[in-house]
Amino acid sequence: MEYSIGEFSRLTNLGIHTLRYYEHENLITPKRNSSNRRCYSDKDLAWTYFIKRLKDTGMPIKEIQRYAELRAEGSLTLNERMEMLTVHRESLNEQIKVLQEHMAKLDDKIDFYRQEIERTSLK
Amino acid sequence: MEYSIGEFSRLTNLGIHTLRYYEHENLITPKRNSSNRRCYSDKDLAWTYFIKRLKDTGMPIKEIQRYAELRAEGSLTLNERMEMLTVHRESLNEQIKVLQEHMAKLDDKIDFYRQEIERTSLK
DNA sequence: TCTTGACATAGAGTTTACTCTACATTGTAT
DNA sequence: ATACAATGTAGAGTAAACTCTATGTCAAGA
Repeated sequence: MEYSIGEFSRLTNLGIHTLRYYEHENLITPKRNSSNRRCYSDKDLAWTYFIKRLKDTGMPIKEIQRYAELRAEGSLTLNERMEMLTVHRESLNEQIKVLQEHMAKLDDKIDFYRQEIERTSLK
Repeated sequence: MEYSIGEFSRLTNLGIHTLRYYEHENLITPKRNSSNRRCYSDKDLAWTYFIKRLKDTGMPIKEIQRYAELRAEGSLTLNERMEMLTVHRESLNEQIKVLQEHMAKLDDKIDFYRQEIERTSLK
């Protein structure tokens, strides 16, 4: 299947402006039809979902750009891409750990509030 | 103990400019000495650590501002503050869940790469 | 044919959270 | 007494990631 930018925007939940911006940054590079309109493919769709995953896990655009470059160069860059993902996996692991620690402290604080409210009978 | 802005900056790992900015935004409001220099207290220190925790878990400055307002109003706002923290706790829980899902998908992708590299003997 | 709506580009504007600059004061070591 | 380092204020500048505006093109329906 092929999609216009409008359809693709709905499918991916990315604004039209954002899609053009991503193209400008060489992240998503759809084909063009005879009248120069963007034609997004299913491959673009899968790739866009992956980009969203990288973004949602805190990878900056610059780094995704680098990954996109490697991807465009083909299978000779498989090693390097895997290396990037492995490093990113580590940062993600760390993020989760830190958030879990914060969660524990937050729970302590909430407990403290609960006791304080109890104690001062503001319940 | 009381600290100058320089000392406090070292203690908290927040730049001097950032501390002044936080004060401007009514997040941290140290006393002043006779010559108008900021005097941070240990209470400010504990409060700053907590602000950092809220920030690191994705709470925007605006919301921390609101929390700070309530805090300044005293114990009558304990309920409302606890409510804010409880809501934030939920978002944090959700964040962790989403990141864990991303992690699983990332692991799949890395596995795929590993196989692909193996298969094409680019190892 | 005319108009409308989706699309095109280039470039300006926005938001968040700092970060820095310019310039004036003040406390401290020599 | 003087230099110099830390601090003060006000306001400008920065970076990232969008988001919007102005203006123009083009295919399809009334």
